[in-house]
Amino acid sequence: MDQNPPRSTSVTVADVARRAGVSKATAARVLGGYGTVSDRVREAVTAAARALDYRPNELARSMTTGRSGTIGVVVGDIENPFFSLAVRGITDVARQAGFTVILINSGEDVTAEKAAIRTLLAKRVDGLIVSPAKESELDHLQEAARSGRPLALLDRGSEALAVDTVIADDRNAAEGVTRRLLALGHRRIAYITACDTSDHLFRTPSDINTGSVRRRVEGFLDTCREAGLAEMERWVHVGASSPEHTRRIVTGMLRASGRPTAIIASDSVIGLEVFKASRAIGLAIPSDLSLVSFHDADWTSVTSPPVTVVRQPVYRLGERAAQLLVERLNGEGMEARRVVLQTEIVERASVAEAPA
Amino acid sequence: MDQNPPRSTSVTVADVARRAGVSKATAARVLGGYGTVSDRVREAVTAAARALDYRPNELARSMTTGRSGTIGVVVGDIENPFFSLAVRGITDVARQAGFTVILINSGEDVTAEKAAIRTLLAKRVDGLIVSPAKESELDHLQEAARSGRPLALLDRGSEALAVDTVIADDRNAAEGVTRRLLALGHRRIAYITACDTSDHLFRTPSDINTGSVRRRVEGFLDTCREAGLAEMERWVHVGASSPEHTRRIVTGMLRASGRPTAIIASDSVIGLEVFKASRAIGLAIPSDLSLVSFHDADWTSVTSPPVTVVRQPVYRLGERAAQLLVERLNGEGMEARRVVLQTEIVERASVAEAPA
DNA sequence: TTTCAAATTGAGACCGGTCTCTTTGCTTCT
DNA sequence: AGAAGCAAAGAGACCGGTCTCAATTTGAAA
Repeated sequence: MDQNPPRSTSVTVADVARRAGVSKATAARVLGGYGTVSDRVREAVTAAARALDYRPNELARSMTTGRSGTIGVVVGDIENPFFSLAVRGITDVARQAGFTVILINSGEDVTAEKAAIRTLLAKRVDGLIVSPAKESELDHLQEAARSGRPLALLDRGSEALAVDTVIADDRNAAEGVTRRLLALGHRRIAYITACDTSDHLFRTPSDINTGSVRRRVEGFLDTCREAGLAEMERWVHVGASSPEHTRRIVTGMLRASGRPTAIIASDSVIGLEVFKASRAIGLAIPSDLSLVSFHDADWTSVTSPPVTVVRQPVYRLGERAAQLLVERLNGEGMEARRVVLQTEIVERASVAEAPA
Repeated sequence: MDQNPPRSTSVTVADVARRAGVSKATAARVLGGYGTVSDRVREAVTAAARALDYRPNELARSMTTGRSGTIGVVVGDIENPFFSLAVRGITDVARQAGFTVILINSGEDVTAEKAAIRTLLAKRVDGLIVSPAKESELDHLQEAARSGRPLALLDRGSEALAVDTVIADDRNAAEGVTRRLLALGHRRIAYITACDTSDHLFRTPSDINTGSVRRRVEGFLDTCREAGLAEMERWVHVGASSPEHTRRIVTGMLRASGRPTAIIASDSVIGLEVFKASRAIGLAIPSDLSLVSFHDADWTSVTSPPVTVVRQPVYRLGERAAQLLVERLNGEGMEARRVVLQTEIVERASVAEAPA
């Protein structure tokens, strides 16, 4: 029975109905699991379906029901451990709730992000989870929200947008880290992020469109200011968007006179590159240079010295976002919720007193 | 004009047609970009569509065309850097070719994998890329292939299945690594994999259902045998499926008398755990213990000592798989192709002569 | 036995596109 | 001028399900 040639035209309810000797409507009731049917008919239809190897066409089903059973996810880069872990959280919840996930990388590019959302909307996803590249441009998000399909924001929110949002308490984390470094005598503290500005220079936090990072930078700057350090803006470096860029930035910074005595890396990919670059230059961590990285990537505990990090509940970030979305998909329209998950500073050995 | 209430019922071709004063068929021609239309009509329809903010319904389109513009991807665990990188390769190619990706994690569980494929087939994906958990069970893959939708296998193939396959030359890599260790005097060499058997014991390579790993183990064992080492089977450890399991296995192994002098880790997640465990026990790498890991994860170059690894072209693995699939989706039925990508041993400093 | 509501089943419209088949209107060739 | 050829537009079927509504059965109450 394996010998039937590749069945190009698939079996439909009508086929099953014919074979079972009932009407299409009745067969559909059995196959779709709705309405009422007698046991005898149910068995006949089930048997016919099995004999014909009937496979429901979800597309057709979605067509009439209006629900596609999919949620669209737009992240910066699935290759980044941060996102792959968050996506894991999302897919776990989604599957549990009976949804599948369509994944699109934006590459942190707003144009790509817009296209992605448009595509997903066209495919009639039931809901969206987006990690917006820029908070300055949110027409497309607004539009998505207005299309009637629920939207949840991941890791980056915007107060201007009344949608479900799950973020970490980045500002708080940055403040804690900065305070710690200040207490150890550091005054030249650099902050490095992948976010970029048009001229690759940083002036004020509002230059930074990625919400999570902006909040961190604000926390960093404010804490410095409170400690009496002014003009720390010049220690914020943007544009570390690839390992090469990062290396160039870090190397330049560490080779300059008046180099920083401490560096805060905005994610683990950057942190890794800082680690490599400082070693390449011959600076010892932590005696010459203290390092703190965001994201408790698995490798950070295994280097020499192990790296002090801000542990973000990344998996839970994705998980919660998906939960909010699913709830909204099922339940009725409640108000937009904003969830802030706590971070934790994991002190390891990459931070020490500032060198004299 | 932003004030219209959330439009629950969307704009259709018929609406656009009405507004433009043409027939539904004509409007569809313009909107769908097929057939011939006069410039005047085209403009009228375009204008109407813009005015109404028309959004095509891809579902409906897929319904008739039979093409959904999606490819389904089933991987073990997106959280694993190996897969997230491969998926990155897949999505890049897919997007380029105009496809979106539906992602499902199997958790390396065959039952889940079957369900995943069934779901994807029901959603009428145009093609599938699967990294099969087990090569022993491939009915569901066979079925998928028979359903007429192209299938490509990623990282794990089966000669029994005539479908496009992209793998790395795992056997070769394992042979090379083993030879290197043997040359350095190692005789007690352990191989650790996440794959598992029913009784968590390894007897023969055929116990291992994951193709890539089986080929490696075969390479390992054969090379040992050629060197006159018999019964190396007892050095193959299965079931390192989580950090905790791995730690337990490694710790037990290293604490035992006659502990291995070298360990080959089947992926970077395991390699990391071996690194941690040996350090926790107080064994020095490489003087007490040599370590080689599969997958050139980013952190492996930054530990002390940096870890010798087998560099697999992971991104290209995904990329090629997607390419094969897309070609088959466009072109006509050619024979199944099997692509084997070369690996490379990156010698760093975690391998040394066997201790006396 | 008659009556009436509830349970079953059938017929056919519908979702929003695509696509085939016609009809209509011009242009062009002889 | 008449026929042929072709572009442009319309009508309506179709994809494979769901769902409404009406028709038929069934079963229990009267």
